Amino acid sequence: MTKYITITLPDGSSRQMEAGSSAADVAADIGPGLAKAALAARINGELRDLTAPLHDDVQLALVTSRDEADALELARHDYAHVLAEAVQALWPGTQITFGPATDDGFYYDVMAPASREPFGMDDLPAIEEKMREIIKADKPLRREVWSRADLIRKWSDDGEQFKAEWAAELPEGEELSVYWSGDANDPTAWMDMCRGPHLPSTGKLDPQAFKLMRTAGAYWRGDQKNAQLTRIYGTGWLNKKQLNEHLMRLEEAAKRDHRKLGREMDLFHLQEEAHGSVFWHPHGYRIWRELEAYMRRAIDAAGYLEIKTPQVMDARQWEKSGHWGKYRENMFVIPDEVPNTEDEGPIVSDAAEWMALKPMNCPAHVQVFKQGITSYRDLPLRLYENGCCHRNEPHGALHGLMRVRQFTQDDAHIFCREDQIVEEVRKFCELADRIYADFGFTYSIKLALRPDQRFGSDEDWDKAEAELRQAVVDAGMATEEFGWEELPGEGAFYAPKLEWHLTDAIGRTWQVGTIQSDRVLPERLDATYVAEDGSRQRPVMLHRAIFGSYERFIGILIEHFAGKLPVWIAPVQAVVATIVSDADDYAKDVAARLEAAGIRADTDLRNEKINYKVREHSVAKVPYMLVVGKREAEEGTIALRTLGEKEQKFLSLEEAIALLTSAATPPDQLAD
RNA sequence: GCUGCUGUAGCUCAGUGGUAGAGCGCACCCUUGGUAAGGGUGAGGUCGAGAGUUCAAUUCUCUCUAGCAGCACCA
Repeated sequence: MTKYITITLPDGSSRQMEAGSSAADVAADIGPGLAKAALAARINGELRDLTAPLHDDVQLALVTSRDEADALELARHDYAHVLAEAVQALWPGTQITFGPATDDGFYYDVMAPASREPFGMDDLPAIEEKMREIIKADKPLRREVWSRADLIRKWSDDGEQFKAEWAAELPEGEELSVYWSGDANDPTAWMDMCRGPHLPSTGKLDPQAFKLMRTAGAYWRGDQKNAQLTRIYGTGWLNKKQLNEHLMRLEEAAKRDHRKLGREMDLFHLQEEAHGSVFWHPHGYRIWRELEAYMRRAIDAAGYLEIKTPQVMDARQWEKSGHWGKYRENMFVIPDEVPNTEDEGPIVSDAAEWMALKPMNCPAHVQVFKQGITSYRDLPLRLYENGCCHRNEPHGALHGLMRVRQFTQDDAHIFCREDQIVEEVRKFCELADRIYADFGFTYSIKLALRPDQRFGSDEDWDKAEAELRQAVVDAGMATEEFGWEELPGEGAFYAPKLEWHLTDAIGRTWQVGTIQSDRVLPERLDATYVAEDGSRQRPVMLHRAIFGSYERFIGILIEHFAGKLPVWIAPVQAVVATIVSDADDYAKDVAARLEAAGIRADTDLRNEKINYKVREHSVAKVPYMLVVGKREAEEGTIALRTLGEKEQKFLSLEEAIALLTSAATPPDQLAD
């Protein structure tokens, strides 16, 4: 007896189908166009193969290339499989492991056969060609369910030790599926173990919409102790247009690279002898000073007190704070001993006591808090420091200004009572909001919850997480508009944290700001205050930063603005350029007047044509050029050229000064 | 730290088993030109460091070091 099931479609209509029919059958039943366009199906909301048999009444939505997110996910996953198939076709004996979709493409981790070197860039064109072949062959992708024993035997027989290991460890009760690429009678049929879902056939991929990008090392199961595989990265899209757009975006990001712009704009340099630490040049440090001045105005207004604490402290202090035990390997340690340079042998004796460059400011801030006796009336006490820290980062982690070994945090610790936490965190949310807005950033707020390894009791964590959450709710920011999201397992070992993720001009995100409530450190370092009833109580410490580090924040600003920094932070705000040498004296006068008005102005009196000067300062991204020739010198005027504009304005010197002064005013100092 | 790639003039990069080249920049000269590169001349290099092979190494091999990409890490 034939059983019928009811298929309900997204538009609310429904149709009866024989039990065991697939989504492909439904598509065919609706029309041949849809049958051709269908890539997969959402069955009761779950993404499934088009060919999966349906046995019960279901809600069904057919997925086509118009459902871009689903289609991309499917396509990228399939590109990864095709990549693995291509590599094994070209180099039999290659072992395959995993190949997921990523944000903009896919990768597959493979192990080259012992007979050849790991795969490299040079191999990519051949692999791409093979992949196109497989796509053009339009091989059907067929799902089969295997028993664990069969699967392990198959992988072992094929010499696929990673796959065999993985098959043995997949959770009990999970249906183990494989996908074949190619018909049963196809001699090139290729199999991979995969949960799916997949496209109906390789031909649904666009052979012109992917590109292999690079190879890199990756550990089996992400663990340094395991074998290192070769990860082959590709970017994959639904069509060639999307691919080209993506490649354009990458080019745009490369143009904005702060390391490149930093050199071109003469902002800073890095060199071998101090790798990971920045040499700031005059123009780069002008940006820094502007940010520092801005931040001082902000924290002064917000009731913080600025302090400065030692660069080096005794190792025992770091033992007490817990850093020595947990982060010792990333600290710069120095002997507390006068070196012996007279004798042969080691300069440092075995008996040397150790000190360490500070990797964080918090223990030192607690020392300031602990001086004298603090009353509950003094709380909240907000101690701020432009705190220069050193962390011995792994060499491979260093990256321009973004990841360095010496950096300066806009660091503050708010010491407060339990009942002040929510209020203080809320105020911080508002302060951060103002500051990011002043730099033109939008952002999202995340709450990073307790990690597996942590200090403190579960009750403390419950409380701490709830407080941070409440503060964001109070600030009205726990909403979609602020990208509010909770991230399990991402917190610091001593506290949950709120994180601010900036979105830059080309859509990348950067985590910068943070606030964390900490009950562990005050305990460890025995910080107390005198409560209303005369008892000694523990304050709570809120660790917080808005820029994160000056180095990294400047890097982000450079990339966000593509070097065209807002006038108020531009290192050189105006260049007075002469057309003829007769105007030199006038140009110097103009520059002096600008400087007197607080504008950072240079002169360009060189024996070059104005075209040359315009080009050079445009490339250097100077916001304003004041061009002066004979005419301007006689009339007391200037010709103003604004970066990014073709038109010039002819202004009196007074008008120009007023215009530039206004344009160069920091956003926090603008009259409302 | 791991894997791969790279290190040649201030910058961007060619190149070679017989100790080096371009463009830009820089210096000087000519040119005083009205809004994105005027012309000429010249200076400038221990070819990342060390070792090995070789009659001879910037070139080939090894070690180290730094950078780049990714991984791992990121208090």
